[in-house]
Amino acid sequence: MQTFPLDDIKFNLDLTVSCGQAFRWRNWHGIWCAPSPYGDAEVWKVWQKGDVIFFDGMEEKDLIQYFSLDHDLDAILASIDCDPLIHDAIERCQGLRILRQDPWECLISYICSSCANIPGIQMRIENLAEKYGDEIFCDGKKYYSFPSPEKIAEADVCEIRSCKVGYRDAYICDAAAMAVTDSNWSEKIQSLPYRDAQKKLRELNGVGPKVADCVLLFAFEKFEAVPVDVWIERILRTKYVGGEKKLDYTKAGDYARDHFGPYAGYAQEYLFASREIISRKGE
DNA sequence: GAAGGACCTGA
DNA sequence: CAGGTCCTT
Repeated sequence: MQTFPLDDIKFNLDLTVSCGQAFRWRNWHGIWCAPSPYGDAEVWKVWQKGDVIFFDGMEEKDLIQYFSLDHDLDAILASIDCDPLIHDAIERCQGLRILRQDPWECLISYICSSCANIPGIQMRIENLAEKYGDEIFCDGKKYYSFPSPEKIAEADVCEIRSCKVGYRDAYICDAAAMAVTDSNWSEKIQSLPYRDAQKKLRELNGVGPKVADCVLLFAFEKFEAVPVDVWIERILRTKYVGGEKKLDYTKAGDYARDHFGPYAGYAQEYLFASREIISRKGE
C-alpha cells in the first residue's frame, strides 16, 4: 500500500469514480476496487482520507495518469465558471475530475451505453468481461480483466450476444476487428484535433456523435467534446437556450463550446453530476 | 436534411 | 420506455 498526499491538489475520489464516466469501480467497505484497465491481472484499490489518497495494486504514475491528477483543475474550473448554474455545480462537485480511461475499454463501454442507465451498462460490461476477460482473484473476490480486442475479435457474433448486449453485438465485433487490424488506432485518434478525431471514431458502426464524444472526453482528453445526452440536452434547452423543441446534437454542443470555452467537456461533466438538483430547481 | 421507427434487453 | 445509432421516408 502506498500513499499520495494531495497537498493543494483538489480531488474527490468518490464522486469521480461514481458519477457515471467509468463503469467497473465497486466500493467494498470504503475501498474502491477495479480490475486494472491495462489487462495486467492486477486489481486497483484506492481510497481517500481527507487530503491523502491510499492506493494498492497500481503505481503512483498510474494513479496520477488515470485520475488526471495532473490536470490544473483550478484553472480549468475558473475558465468555465461563467454563469450561476455552472458556478453552483462547481461548488457542489468539488474535486470531480475527468478520468483518463483506457481507449479500448472506454470505446466498448460507451458502445454498450445506448438505451440504458448506469446499472444496465455495467451489467453488459461485466458480462463481456466474465466471458472474455481473465479471472483475477483479490481479497477473496473474483474479478475479470477487460477483454482484449483480440479475444473479442475471435468470438462470433451470437456468442457475444449471449452477453446480453442485444443489437450492439455487431458493433462490438466491428470495433474489435478495427482495433486488431489497426493496433495504433488510439495513437492516431490522440494525435488528431477534436473534430477530426470525432469524424474518425464515427466511421465505426454503432459510434454516433454521443458515443464518440464520450470516448474523446473520457479517454483522449479532448475537452471540446461535449457529450449531449437526454439530461444535458434538457439542461441546455431549459436553462440556457430556451425554447420548446429538442436541441439538435451539434447545435447543443456548439452552444456549450461557445458558452463555456475550450473546457466545455468539463462543464458538461459538472452539469451532468448535478443533473438531479438542477432539474429539480425551478421547472 | 429532418423526422420517425426499429433494434435487444431488463427495469 | 430507456445516457443511442442506423435506416427509411
